[in-house]
Amino acid sequence: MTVASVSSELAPLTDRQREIYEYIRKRVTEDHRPPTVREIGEQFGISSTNGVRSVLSALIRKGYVSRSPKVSRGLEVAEAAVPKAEPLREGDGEGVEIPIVGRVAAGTPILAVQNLEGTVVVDRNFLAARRDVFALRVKGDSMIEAGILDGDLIFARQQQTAEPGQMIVAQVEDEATVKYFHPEKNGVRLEPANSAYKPIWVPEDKNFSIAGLVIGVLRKFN
Amino acid sequence: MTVASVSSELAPLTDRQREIYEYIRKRVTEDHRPPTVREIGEQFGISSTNGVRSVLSALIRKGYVSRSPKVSRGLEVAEAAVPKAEPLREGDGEGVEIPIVGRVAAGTPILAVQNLEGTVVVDRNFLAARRDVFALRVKGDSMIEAGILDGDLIFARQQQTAEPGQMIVAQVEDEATVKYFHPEKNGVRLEPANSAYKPIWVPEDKNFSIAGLVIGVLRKFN
DNA sequence: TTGACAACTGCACTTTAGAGCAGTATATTA
DNA sequence: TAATATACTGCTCTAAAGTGCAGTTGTCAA
Repeated sequence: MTVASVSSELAPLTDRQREIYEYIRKRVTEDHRPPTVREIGEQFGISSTNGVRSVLSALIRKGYVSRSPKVSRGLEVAEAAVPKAEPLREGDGEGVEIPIVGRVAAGTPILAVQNLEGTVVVDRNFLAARRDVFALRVKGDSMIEAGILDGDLIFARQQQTAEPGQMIVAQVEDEATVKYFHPEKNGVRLEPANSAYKPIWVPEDKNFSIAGLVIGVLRKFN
Repeated sequence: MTVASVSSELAPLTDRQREIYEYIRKRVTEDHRPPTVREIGEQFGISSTNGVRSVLSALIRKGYVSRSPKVSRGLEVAEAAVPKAEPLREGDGEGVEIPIVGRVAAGTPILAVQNLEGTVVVDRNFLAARRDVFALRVKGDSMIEAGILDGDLIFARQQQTAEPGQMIVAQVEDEATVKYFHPEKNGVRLEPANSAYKPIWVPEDKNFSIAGLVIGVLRKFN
């Protein structure tokens, strides 16, 4: 079984498909302008537009990107296409690059998995786990008593199980939240760290999974 | 320099310029793809590309947008004109090594070599300032209501002055503390973010200095 | 009333970029 | 062994989109 990811299941990509997909996403998020077919070819040393197009059609077929015909720079990164937590390129020894996978509702669950926001570099020694770590932006104040504020970036290590009382990234239906984990007889209780909020009860028949264990927080003051 | 002063430096726009500018921004933030000249014309009922271009050149001249020549969808919304259009980019994969300050001796500058505990790597884009940033481990819970817990690592940018109300790293005699800064007539009031604690009063004759402005927090869960 | 500026029309031209067709090499799978 | 998918080269064609030049209309201020 593949590593459970925060995203819905998408067909796996080949190496080539993945690097081209990553490049498209980088261009979209950084330049706010998708690349042309020829720009992609130039980037990867593909001289023919059709070389690029064969990869693109694979990406489209697998649902990672979509495309508007006859529109320049018509590529779009699909909303559902959230990367598997594999892309942990390690930096030059000091830093580890971690993907930011979307927004989490801490509070009333909002749609969590959107598109990838980017990546952050953190110290590889600071977060003990080097692999399977992802970052999420927290929305809402339901974990405020644990010192997690609205807008914070939390780090989580991917895992499918957790000990009672641990702070986890939980996925309920299509939404993700950060809460304390309390397994019970007929379901799971997700406890916020805010006395103004009530725990969320998730009965067994609901679609629930643990996305990861929260291992860190990063905040930026403005 | 405040955000307000930065944005007021831009020349005022005419009604037409503003609505076209807003449209471009909307397209960039929502579609992740800038419009073409003809698309703008279509949107506003301008049949000639030159009609659009005259407005665009005004926007470029006034610094609201920029443009790459001969590039399709080459419009870019200028950074200065977008206070928080889309905080997509958290980092570009490059890390910056930041010193962690340990014990502080009286009179010694906080960044003196003998005070350094180690270093931590963070994303260079996460912390806007790339230089003059240091990290400090927090002891105690006096800032708990600001979401800063015991053991957290805070990032600060070195500076000797601060605005009233800002969160600073203050050096009082031989100790460094994190507090809200409130200058007063005969000294300085250092305000904690914990209602159980009283503010610290530092009279003028005491050895006080501002070590830096707090710009971020990093926490590791055990 | 001249002149500058903004906001256009209309057409021609050039470059950029998407699409189509034919064909190749390699690896994997049925 | 044949069939299929991936990842291309190389070329042509066409549509999309940027640029250039000439001219018009209305407003506002000197």
